[in-house]
Amino acid sequence: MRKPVRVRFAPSPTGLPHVGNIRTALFNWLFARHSKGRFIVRIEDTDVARWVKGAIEAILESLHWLELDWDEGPEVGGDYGPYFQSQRLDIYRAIAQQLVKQGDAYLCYCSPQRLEQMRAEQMRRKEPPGYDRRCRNLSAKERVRLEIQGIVPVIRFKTPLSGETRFRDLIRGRVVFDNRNLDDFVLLKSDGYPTYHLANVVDDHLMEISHVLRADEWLASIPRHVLLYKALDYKPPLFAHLPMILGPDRSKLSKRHGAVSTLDYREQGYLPEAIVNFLALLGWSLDDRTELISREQLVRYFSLKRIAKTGAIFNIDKLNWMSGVYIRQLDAEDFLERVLPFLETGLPQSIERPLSREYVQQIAPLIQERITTLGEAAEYTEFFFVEELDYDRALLSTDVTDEVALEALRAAKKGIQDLDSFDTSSLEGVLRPLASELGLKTGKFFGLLRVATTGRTAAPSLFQTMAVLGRERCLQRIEAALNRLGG
RNA sequence: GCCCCCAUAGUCUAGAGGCCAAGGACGUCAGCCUUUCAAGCUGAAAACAGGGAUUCGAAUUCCCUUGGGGGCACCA
Repeated sequence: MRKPVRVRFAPSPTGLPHVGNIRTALFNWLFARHSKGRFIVRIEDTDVARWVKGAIEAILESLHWLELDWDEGPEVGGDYGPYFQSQRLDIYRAIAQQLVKQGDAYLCYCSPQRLEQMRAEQMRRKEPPGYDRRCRNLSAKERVRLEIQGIVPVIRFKTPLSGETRFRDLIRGRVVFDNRNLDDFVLLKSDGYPTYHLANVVDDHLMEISHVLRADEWLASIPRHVLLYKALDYKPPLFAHLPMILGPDRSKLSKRHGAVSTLDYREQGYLPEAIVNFLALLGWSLDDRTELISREQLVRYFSLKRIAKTGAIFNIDKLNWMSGVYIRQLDAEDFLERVLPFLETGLPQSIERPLSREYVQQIAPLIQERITTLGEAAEYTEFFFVEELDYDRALLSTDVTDEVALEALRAAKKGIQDLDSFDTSSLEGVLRPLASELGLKTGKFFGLLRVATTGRTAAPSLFQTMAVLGRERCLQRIEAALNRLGG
């Protein structure tokens, strides 16, 4: 009987989670759910110096937003905790000591300055940088001398001086490394915290992780991990190194690529289901044509076998398209619920709060098929809320002369004043014939009215817009337009 | 500099020797629809990095070159 699938997402709180991090989380989650296994979140907070305030919250919040629920980890606990590495220091220290005792690791007293100098020298000589193993064979006497000086040592792994380390990646296949290219890396830092290599290997073992799905950038560290598993006599999990998500310049995603923090996308009004769909297709595919795929389908069909090997650029244009598709798919009520908060925060402060839900309900259908993100809603609908329209007078006479515009607006005013009911079809019933009476093309006439009532040349369908605005507002605005034209 | 990974259109991808004179999607362009903007519908342009080798036959296998990426910290 195969061991149950247990996978983990192991972020370090050294920054806000970007889409690359979250894509890794998504693949782990999908694999866990597909395999009816467990999805674990473990916080790798072993770098005290680079710790970023709020990062853990942002990471967990991103997962919540995308509904990537975890079975063990922060907030939920579990039988393999604690799930914060900073709370497991005793374990790492004991294991590091054990490695020293069994001869697989040693104490190193070299100062950071010496190491830096050494590396600089190596670079200058065009040699591969790496620890020169000065402390690897320290005599007892020398060690005592250094201890007395009060130097706190680090613990380094004794990497084999020869031979090769090979392993099999689920995505890459066989990979072989020559041990001579490896140096004696640090396991335990002088501040008593473990390095990633130690903590990661120890925890994956202790937490009985079955598959490690992590970004490609870790592939180069694989031989160290394999060597560590061997030294500790642990059975290594299976590894799958995922292709990376790259910035537009094809380099590793970083702050300099702008809004890549996952929560930024929430703020901009992308739907989580669109983000999940989009991210899933960055490095994974179902077949030769599926673009739109639900979370349920993803869970059902996700497979390690269909993960690509090539790094992928995050294509915002395609995300935008997909976002629009998802927004249009929402039913009216759902759309209203989702767009409301964005209007509350996005519309000018001068507008009374809270917004009238009933009014927004009328507006919502007019923009649902036009916006790409919920964040665009405010700008699209602002003219529905403001008292005074602010627009360039010239817009009223781009297609017609001032005289014609005045005549047409007066006629329109008169026409809608006497309307029995102010709805879409009655508006069309009176305004369309009016256009021909005035001898104006509908495009010109309606365009003029559009500017007068909305202050812009591009807006939702005119009659629907006017119906929602209501008779009073429309008359006021037409009046205002007449004034602008000096009528 | 050394090590590792990767290589189909601008971008995301399908393709596991003949089904490929390479399929889908975004984007782009054109047309249709239309009161504007979107949406929708039609259509078009656009790719197997290069060179060898294996084979009756290669986008698919192997080698080299080139290109891109990642790694080489008391960071993860």
